[in-house]
Amino acid sequence: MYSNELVRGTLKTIILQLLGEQNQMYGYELSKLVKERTQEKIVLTEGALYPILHKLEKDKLVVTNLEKVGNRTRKYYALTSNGKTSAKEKKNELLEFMETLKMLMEPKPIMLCNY
Amino acid sequence: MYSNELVRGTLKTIILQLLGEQNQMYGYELSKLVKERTQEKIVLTEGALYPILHKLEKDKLVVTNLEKVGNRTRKYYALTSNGKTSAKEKKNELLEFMETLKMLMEPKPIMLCNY
DNA sequence: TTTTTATACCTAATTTGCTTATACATAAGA
DNA sequence: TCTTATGTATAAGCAAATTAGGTATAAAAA
Repeated sequence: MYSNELVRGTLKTIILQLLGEQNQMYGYELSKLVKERTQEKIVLTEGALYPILHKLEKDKLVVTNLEKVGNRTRKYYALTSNGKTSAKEKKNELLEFMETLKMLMEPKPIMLCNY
Repeated sequence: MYSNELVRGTLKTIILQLLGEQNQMYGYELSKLVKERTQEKIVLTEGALYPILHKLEKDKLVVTNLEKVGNRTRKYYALTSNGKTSAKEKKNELLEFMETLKMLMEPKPIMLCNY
């Protein structure tokens, strides 16, 4: 389990990215998927998850539809057109940020053995 | 410039790592180095920098010594033994976290073309 | 059959790590 | 002379998370 400070700030990007992979997903499914793929090294708690999803909906980056499974209701989330754009932008920003961090922490000389 | 949420949580690790590279550094020097190495894509503002440095000192991960340059005083920070250990741990955590993020966002199948 | 675990959603109070803004002071350059 | 660079410091405020609680159904274990 990574420290909270580290994970904080990446959750919205993660959610947008995962929603971009599938047609639609529901909250519980998202949290399970993150847990599984990261071997519980990243955990999307409900307290973080649902407020983010609601914010995304409010910002029109996702749309929802309710589906009944037996007697329980699932709330599926799907990216809008804006959401897809935002997902790509956020992902790129994160990947670039990681590159920048590596550059900062492990600076390599530009020229190697140039003599 | 990356969004604040993204940078948040990585600053302490960055500072510890940079202090590990040199014998000692002072605050202003740290902020300049980060700006320069990242082409201003990551900026260590004073409001973030100094509280972190003070916390590190309080936690005995760094020790300070004042040096006079002309009429101005520089406060140099150097890692303690614990600080060196912590720096390595934090760096590893960050690197692992980045790997986990990539795995999460771009999951590759384990076996490729195995037929 | 009762209890626990898994599924499924939600929110309020609090914490935290930053930003923003401000302060003080010296040195150098325009 | 005014601005920019150097150098340290802190206080108020914010936003994204944590922590901790709530509601409810379904399945599995005791």
